[in-house]
Amino acid sequence: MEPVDGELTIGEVALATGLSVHALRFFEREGLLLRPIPRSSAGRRVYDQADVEWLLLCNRFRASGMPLAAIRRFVDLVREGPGNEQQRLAILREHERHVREKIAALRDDLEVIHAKVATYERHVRDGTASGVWDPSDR
Amino acid sequence: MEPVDGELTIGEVALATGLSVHALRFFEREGLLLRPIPRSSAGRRVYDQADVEWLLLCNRFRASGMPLAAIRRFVDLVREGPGNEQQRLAILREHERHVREKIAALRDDLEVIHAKVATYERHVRDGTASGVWDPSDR
DNA sequence: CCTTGACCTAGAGTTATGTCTAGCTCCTAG
DNA sequence: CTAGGAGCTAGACATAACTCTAGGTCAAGG
Repeated sequence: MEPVDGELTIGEVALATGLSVHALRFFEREGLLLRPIPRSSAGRRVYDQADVEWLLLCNRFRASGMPLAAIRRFVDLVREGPGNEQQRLAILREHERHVREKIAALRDDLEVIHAKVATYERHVRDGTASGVWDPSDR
Repeated sequence: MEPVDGELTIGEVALATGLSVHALRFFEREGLLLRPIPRSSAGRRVYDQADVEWLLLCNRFRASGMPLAAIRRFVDLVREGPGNEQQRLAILREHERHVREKIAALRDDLEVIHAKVATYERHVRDGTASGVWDPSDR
């Protein structure tokens, strides 16, 4: 295949984004792309670099726990065209807040977990059994 | 019901842990509790405070992304009895590592997301459209 | 020309983690 | 003694987010 300027096949996009070709088709069906992906004469998807960039941002959203439904709401606003940037911003800010809260919660969880690890380390080092579970204890 | 020393009903444990009674029965079926929960003469589960504490720690594990299957592996080791504390420790350390990595990844994601938020804020303030998506742009 | 591999659609299947229902028992308060 | 609420089991159902299959088309290299 002659590589034409910025055009990409689904396989190339999969490579560039880490998503499977299955996932890319799924995302499209689910309305998660900012535009309808055009097709070649043979019916194949023809992506461009901006699609890849959007997908990379989607990966950030997904990795940070944004449900696909929220991404879809954002996409729908973008597709409606200019004028609703406040609403788009609200979705983004809300997600940013979620991520900050999630990080804080994880740091709390980590403390508890690390304490348990420390307890086991002490136990393994000393051969004691205080603070670890022994079913015969109960 | 006469509250006997440290005995708890499933409903009380649900309240204490935030888990639903359904989830508590599910966890038991899945082998996620450190011991077989004894039953009253009428066949009802009789929990104690140590069960609650384990479930609270499980909540930390789950909230920080540990799959139930990993919790079950840990539980199986505990139920095997003393002697495998090194393996238990390995599971805990591995999860601690995951949590640290997850926090780091989330901080990366947050940076990207915050940059997008900042872009939208600038756009909304200035009425420009640079860096935000406009499908008619493409 | 022929093979190989990438691509297509529609739809079924999977995994993880619960949640809910049906039909039953048991306990306690009025 | 009866009604309501909490519990019980077994198993069906739900949800998100993919993933895979079947059955085809198409295109480039040898």
